[in-house]
Amino acid sequence: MQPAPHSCVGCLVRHQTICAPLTDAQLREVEATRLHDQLVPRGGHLLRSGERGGAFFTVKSGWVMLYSLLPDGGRQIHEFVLPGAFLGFQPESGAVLAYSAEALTDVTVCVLPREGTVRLLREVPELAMSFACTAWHAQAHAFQQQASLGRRNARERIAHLLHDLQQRARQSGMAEPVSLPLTQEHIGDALGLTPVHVSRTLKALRDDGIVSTSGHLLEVLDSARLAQEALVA
Amino acid sequence: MQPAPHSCVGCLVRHQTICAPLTDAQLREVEATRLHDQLVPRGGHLLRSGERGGAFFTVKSGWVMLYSLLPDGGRQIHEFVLPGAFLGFQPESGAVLAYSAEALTDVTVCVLPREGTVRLLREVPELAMSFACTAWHAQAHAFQQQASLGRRNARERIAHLLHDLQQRARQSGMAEPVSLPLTQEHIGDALGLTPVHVSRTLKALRDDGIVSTSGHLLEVLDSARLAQEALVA
DNA sequence: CGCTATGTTGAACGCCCTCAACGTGAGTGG
DNA sequence: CCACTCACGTTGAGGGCGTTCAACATAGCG
Repeated sequence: MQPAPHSCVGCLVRHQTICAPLTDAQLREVEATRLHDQLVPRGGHLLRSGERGGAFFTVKSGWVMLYSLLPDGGRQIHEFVLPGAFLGFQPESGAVLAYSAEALTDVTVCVLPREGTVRLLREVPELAMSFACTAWHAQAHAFQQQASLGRRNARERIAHLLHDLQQRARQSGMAEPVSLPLTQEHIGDALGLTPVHVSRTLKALRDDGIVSTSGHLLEVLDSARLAQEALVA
Repeated sequence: MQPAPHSCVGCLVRHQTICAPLTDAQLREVEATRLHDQLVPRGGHLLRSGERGGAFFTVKSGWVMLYSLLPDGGRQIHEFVLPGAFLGFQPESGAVLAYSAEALTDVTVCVLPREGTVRLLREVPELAMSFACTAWHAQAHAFQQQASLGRRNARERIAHLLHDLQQRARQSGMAEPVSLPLTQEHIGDALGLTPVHVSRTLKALRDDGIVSTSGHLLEVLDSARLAQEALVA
């Protein structure tokens, strides 16, 4: 299903994407390059590990997860991605993708054909810089996640994830309490824990009055305490 | 101490840096922007967490580690950096750095002043793209590390790290056996393990004839086995 | 030669995993 | 409307991987 394209100028997530610093005039160049928006249903894949360069995507609505599978079957979720993110770029031309991207909810993406977009990046320096900044920002976020996996215990990891998700959801203008489309297995696969232990630890955080997670709604009851438990500087 | 600057065209690590795709003519523009090389002694810092935008660096020789400290004193080493890497960029202007960079050996860096380099990135599209590719590559590497921390046991993590370091050292043209300037505490802080357990696990890998680590020299005795133990696809 | 950082080895503890059983809610089809 | 199914979450008991604490080598360096 392909919703009708609409003007980039009126794009709802414009200021959270790589297009943020562009003028309306420059945005029209992007508009000339991009294709129709595309709807990806929950559970569908935007990218598949091992694939070779399809189109790029900008997430316009919905949640996406980036993950990869290890030879022994284990799944590492690298990141939960919110609207505004840019997906699908591979630094080495001709190489295959090292990770997959799956829709956690129904997702709308802006489709940017590879060739044209690369050309556009060369022509519009602001876009190229914005693109680069996004990548460095992603690295910084990955580093934070490393600190969780390497140096925090289960309680701290979960606190950190919830803190991070709430901050980013707020920044992205989502309604609160935030609706998290995550199962405890997702949380476990992101944090290097078993679903069983996620359940126990989450219960402890609930019992301590720090968060409330009824259904898939996350409500932070004590933000300061959550940050403290998360070992956030 | 400031070694004399020399021509970018003759730069020994030119093809491993963001300058790789540039023509000699474009390289001269870089040369006009950059400052003298700088020597950072072992243990010295190139970047400090909490600092605000100094110059950028390209590592020309030596080993660097990127790390950050948690409020409880724990240290997470994010990455061991080899010559060719680009350091010091912050995606959000005005924000402070989230991690530190320390020299593991005496290090030589090419110093690129912030303002001039950002201008150069705008003017030379090839440089901007190369810069962006480096960032995305860094993210991909961080993702791999996440998979280690989240889904591999101690033996697999260490095997993976050694495998990765050997591959990158080889790619970077270093002599073999590779001289690793790492203590077991460094390895532990990168992999989320205690030095004690690193010692035990490394001994097991040695006893199994997979690697040999005498002094700080790493020799891979059974590369296939190492890759298998590392759960490399 | 002594000092300090680093690596090794042993023993006991604990966080998290594994296995297992059961509860719960949404969706489906009768 | 109910019975059924299946995914997801909860709770309990026991075990293992890695930690912690401690003592002792070993090596680099003044």
